[in-house]
Amino acid sequence: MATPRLRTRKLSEPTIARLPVYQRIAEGWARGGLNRIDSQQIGELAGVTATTVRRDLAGLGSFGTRGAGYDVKVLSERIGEALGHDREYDVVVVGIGNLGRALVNSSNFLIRGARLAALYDVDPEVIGTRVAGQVVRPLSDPIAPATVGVICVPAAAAQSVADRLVGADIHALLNFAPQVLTVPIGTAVHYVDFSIELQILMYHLNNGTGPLGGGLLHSLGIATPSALRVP
Amino acid sequence: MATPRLRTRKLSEPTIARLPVYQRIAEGWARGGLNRIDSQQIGELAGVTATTVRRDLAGLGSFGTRGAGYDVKVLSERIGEALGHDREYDVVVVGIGNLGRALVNSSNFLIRGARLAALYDVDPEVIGTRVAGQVVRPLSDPIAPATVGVICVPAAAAQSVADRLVGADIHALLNFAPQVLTVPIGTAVHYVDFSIELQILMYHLNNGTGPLGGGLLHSLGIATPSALRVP
DNA sequence: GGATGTGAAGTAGTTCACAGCC
DNA sequence: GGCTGTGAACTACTTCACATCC
Repeated sequence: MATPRLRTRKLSEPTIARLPVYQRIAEGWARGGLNRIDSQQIGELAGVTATTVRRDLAGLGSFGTRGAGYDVKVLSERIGEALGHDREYDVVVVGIGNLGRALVNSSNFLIRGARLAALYDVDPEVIGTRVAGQVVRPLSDPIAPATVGVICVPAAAAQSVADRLVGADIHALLNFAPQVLTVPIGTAVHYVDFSIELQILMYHLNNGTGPLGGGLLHSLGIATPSALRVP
Repeated sequence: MATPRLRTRKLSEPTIARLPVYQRIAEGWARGGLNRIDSQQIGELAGVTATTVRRDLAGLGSFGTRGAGYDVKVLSERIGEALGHDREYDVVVVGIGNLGRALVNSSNFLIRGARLAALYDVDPEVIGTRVAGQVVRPLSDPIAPATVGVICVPAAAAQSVADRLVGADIHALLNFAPQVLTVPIGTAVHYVDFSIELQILMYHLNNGTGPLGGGLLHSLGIATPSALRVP
């Protein structure tokens, strides 16, 4: 046990993006009192084929039961392990406007090991107020140690905030500002851009790529004929 | 001119997701007073290879200049045409909490032909207030005609809202609730899930897929060595 | 019987490498 | 010289089809 070995073989990018969806489905069934689900059902709910589901899950090891599908509890756990949900990590959020507030108050954002470490803003009206159990600090304060920095400021301020975060030794950024960021090698930046989603939807509507056009990453979930409702 | 022909050949899904990024880069340069950009520069800023950029843009027709790159103005226009930015379309937003408010007030959400048609909520405190120039209506009101419905309600309410929107003949939904939706065939649902972004970031950090791990759709933009700052 | 897990085949997307043009 | 645009090679992902096991 020299190096902390990966517990699964390397997963493909599309697979990684789908696993959280499968996990949510599994949890929904578990909450509904059901305890088994098969790849067909997962596929319909996630908007992908049953084969894709099996291929994805096979990458986490063989824990399905032939003839009976997957135990929702085990399924959920295995996905959690693969994605590293057992590890906790700190998140700082910069920019406590509507979006920042929406994120930190959302029951869906800071989950799976994410822990809110600190909030920052530049607006004196906002600084000092309590949001999501944290007092908002001035951006001029030292940045708290964290693993991930979330940027929810206007585009014009995004780069300087990114510089601050990188300077504070944060090497993973989630940027909600419509602004391409320049960061040193070794720092990962993921962009979330709402308008792009709308644009993709409209492209398909305009070009009649049709009802079945969608299909990648966030676009998971063009409904299939018999999609089942999560109980 | 029988059928309204597509003005470009069919674009691949990854290409469609990258075009808005290129367009933003082009606009940034245009604002900065520059008027030419080459595939290498676009690639560095977007976090993809120069070849990918050229392949993507070649799909829109040949408008680059050999030896000199692309005219940022033309580039921006061509992308706009390909994505159908000349067409206007109506958007209704259901759920005017922090997130809904952040979206409609964002200078980056309702752009490129999107027009806000109406806002809905169920909270009496919110109904009747003005947000983004619109009076928030009760969800019990008839849904205004629109092309796209945006769902920003809690997960538990998302399905019934989707049903309302589909019933109002809206066949493109953008769902921000962490809830898989059941809709009739012919309706496109795109999911935007903030927590998935964090989970993907963490997977790569945990598994040392390393600085260069990222790379699809929203994950565009792992910084490259000499990424240039948009002027 | 019924569903998983997986080689093999197929498809889509990316990258190489260079001819063509400015 | 420099950069685009693209056939050809490659790589990655998905789907088929079926042997395998409960």
